Amino acid sequence: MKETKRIIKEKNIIDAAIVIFGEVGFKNAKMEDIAKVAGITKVTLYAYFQSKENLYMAVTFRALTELNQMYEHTVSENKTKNGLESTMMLFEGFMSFFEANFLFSEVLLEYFSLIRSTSSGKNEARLTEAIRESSYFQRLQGIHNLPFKLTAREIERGKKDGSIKNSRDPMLLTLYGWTCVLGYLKVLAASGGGMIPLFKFNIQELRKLHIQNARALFTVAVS
Amino acid sequence: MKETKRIIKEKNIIDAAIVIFGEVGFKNAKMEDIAKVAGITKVTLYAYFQSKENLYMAVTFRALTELNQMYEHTVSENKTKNGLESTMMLFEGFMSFFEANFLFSEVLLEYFSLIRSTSSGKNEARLTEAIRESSYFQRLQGIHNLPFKLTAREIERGKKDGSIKNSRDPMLLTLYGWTCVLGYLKVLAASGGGMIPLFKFNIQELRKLHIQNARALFTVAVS
Amino acid sequence: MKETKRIIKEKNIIDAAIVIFGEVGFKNAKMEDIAKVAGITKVTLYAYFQSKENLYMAVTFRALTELNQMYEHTVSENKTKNGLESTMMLFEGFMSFFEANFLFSEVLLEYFSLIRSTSSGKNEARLTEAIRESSYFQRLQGIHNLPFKLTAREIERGKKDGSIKNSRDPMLLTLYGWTCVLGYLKVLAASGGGMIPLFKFNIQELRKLHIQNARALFTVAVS
Amino acid sequence: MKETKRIIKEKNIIDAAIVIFGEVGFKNAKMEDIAKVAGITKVTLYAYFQSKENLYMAVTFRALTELNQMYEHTVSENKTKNGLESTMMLFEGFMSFFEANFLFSEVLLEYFSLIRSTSSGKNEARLTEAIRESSYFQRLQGIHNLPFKLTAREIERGKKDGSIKNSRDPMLLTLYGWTCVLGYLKVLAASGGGMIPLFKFNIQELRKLHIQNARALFTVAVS
DNA sequence: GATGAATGAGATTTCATTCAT
DNA sequence: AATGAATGAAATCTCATTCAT
Repeated sequence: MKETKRIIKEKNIIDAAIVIFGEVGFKNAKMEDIAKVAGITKVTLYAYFQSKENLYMAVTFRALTELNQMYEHTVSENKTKNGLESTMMLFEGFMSFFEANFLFSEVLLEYFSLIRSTSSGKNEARLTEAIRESSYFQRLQGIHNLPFKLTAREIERGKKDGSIKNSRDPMLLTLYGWTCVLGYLKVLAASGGGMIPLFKFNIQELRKLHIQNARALFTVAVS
Repeated sequence: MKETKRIIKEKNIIDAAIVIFGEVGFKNAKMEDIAKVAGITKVTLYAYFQSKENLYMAVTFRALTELNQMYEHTVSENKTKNGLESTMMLFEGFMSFFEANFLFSEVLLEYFSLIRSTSSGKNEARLTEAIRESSYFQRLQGIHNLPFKLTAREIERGKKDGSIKNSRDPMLLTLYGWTCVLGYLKVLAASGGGMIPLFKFNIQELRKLHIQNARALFTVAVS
Repeated sequence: MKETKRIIKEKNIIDAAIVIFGEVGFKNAKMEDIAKVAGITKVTLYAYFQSKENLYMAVTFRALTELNQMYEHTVSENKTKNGLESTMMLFEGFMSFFEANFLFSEVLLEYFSLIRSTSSGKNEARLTEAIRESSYFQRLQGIHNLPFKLTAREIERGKKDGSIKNSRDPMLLTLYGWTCVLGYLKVLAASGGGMIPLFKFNIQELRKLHIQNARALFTVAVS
Repeated sequence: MKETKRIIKEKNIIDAAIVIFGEVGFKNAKMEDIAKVAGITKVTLYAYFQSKENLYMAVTFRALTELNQMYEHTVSENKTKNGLESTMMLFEGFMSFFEANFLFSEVLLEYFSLIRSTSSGKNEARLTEAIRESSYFQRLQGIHNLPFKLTAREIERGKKDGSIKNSRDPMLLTLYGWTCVLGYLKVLAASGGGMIPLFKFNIQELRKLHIQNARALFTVAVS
């Protein structure tokens, strides 16, 4: 039960971090304030999360974990539907997920930006000591491919059941969809989470266009 | 010609900032290091740029200015071609521009993320005093719509000359294209600037798919 | 017999404290480490000794108690000898006692340094709350005069039996001897407990000189 | 002139440290408070002295430097007098020096206690990283023998000019004198700097006895 | 305008000490 | 009583920013 208690406490702290990071961003967030919101002291906070970066990675981990859960849930919910519908559900779910929690989109975007360093060898300087040592950062590496893989699998299924006509590689299509949604999220962010119109457009119209086009992409025979 | 000298110096400093921000990112960049690369002292650096954020905004301003120049140049170069081709040139130019300078995509993305605060009222805490006071930030506001407007104009032209069949509002289509490219950039970043394949795919294939799809979007009669 | 058990435990803790304080000094000693050596937890340690200072005072109390026992033993052992010999035995015993346990000399030195605050009113800040509240500190006050008194009594006896010719006040002579030995201890400490020669001198020669001079002091008629 | 300014600033800080350490001792002294007294901030304080220990060592260095100056001054002042008188002047000067500044006696005592670790190899744990790295600690090692050497030289002179009859090695006699004075200082401290009588004795009587005995020691033919 | 020194804010750490169980 | 977790105070450090010269 000890472990359980610790996990609950960690969860509380991450909740607090989400509040504060969400309000003022990483740089302006004070560990003191996060501790205060979590109802603990700075030192205790440090006992759980060894650095601000690690805490940020924990938030990122939470974001990715929840995203993955949503993906898995969506996939299992749509087992009976064809591959196209299931894929579209993932696509829309992805949008909704981030629309519902802007911080999550931000941290994941930042995370995926960051890991290019690991791979490309360039800009390693961004990968701080603190980040490299973060256990959450390490755990993230193990699960960050899941959404891509799940999506590709559903597309594959769609190709098999005939609902998806596009003959391109499922993973390429996945990446394509992913990029479109990422961009959408960025613009969403720039429009204050959809609160204010962008050049007179309600962000909802953009959303619809994205979904429509995605569906179109999947259903055209030629690629 | 004092003014000229000042401008040259500012340019040098911004060049140095681009180097450092590009290497380690905003957060990890030290003003000291930027000053060193620029061959001046920290205090002199502050004489030119009153805050780190302002310097960052200056870099952003440089990015947007160059982007705008590229846009204007592309538009004037393609005056004789039809609207669709001109629009596609803008689209590809956009991609190339950011592929050539990842930092620029990063700063612009961040800038567009930031300004939502101005409008949405939420998360104002992120819009630091320092940013609000930044002269570059203020100047950015005056020019940040240009790429959208130019693109929308070319789409409009394409609709008039019949090369673009899609009947949706040009600005909506612009935004749509913009989001796709933004997402592409993010993924590009996550693949180390295209150096390493993503899930076995060369990033070039993704690029091609984006261009193809954009063209398809413009040329289908129904939206 | 609960009381007995408690006393045994206290003794164990003090033994552990002597080890740790002896190794790293008061300042660098960690309660955690002392607890570990005593085979208990920090909190239990605190159940027995309410503060680090109190524990230190307990060690001091142990030192002074043992010193007093040695004094009393020496005095009773030398009842049949004359006052001079008895006094010299005390003198040498004093030296040997501290040579055998450097930490004891240190804590007693510090204790006697400390209590000046009580009396002088200056530097009261050094007499921490924690010290003032220490039960051992309070008990020390009641027994810290004993060595002086015993010595003075033996000197008195020596004057009466004619073995000590020096006519000065016995307590003054006692203090004088005490100061010499204290200084000797300090130098002893500075020579690594006599392990290494000081300026080519074996510390033993210094010891002999001290003893010789003390004897000389007592046996000259004029002071 | 830069160097001069830095030295002046260091001096000011050491002055402040002497005040605070003198008031509350090393452990209870707060860097913040020392900075405040010096009229600077904590960070600036750390720019000059890298750690509390180093600052303490700086105070020790000041103490030893001043003691050495006093010694050298005394020796040169008494060149015309014989060796015995000069030696006695050193002896009394030593007492006065520490009577005048209790903190100085304390820090030097502690320093000489400390360096036994260096030599004996035992208790190295007391010699903290911070102390080992202290530049002042390192410089102290180079000058801590001076008082002994000067005293021994004067005793040597006294033996040559016939004023000192004791045939023992001058350094041994020096050490002997040193131990007596150290002990005297300890007792002085324990009597609140001589403010309050010890067992009914004015501390002055003890002082006189020490001086008298020292002189006697030097002037007896046999050792 | 340029420089070296200083400041202030906040991250991080270490421990003595205390709390809840 | 004993334990694991938490607290509070202070040391230490890093930087953006400012001041004095």
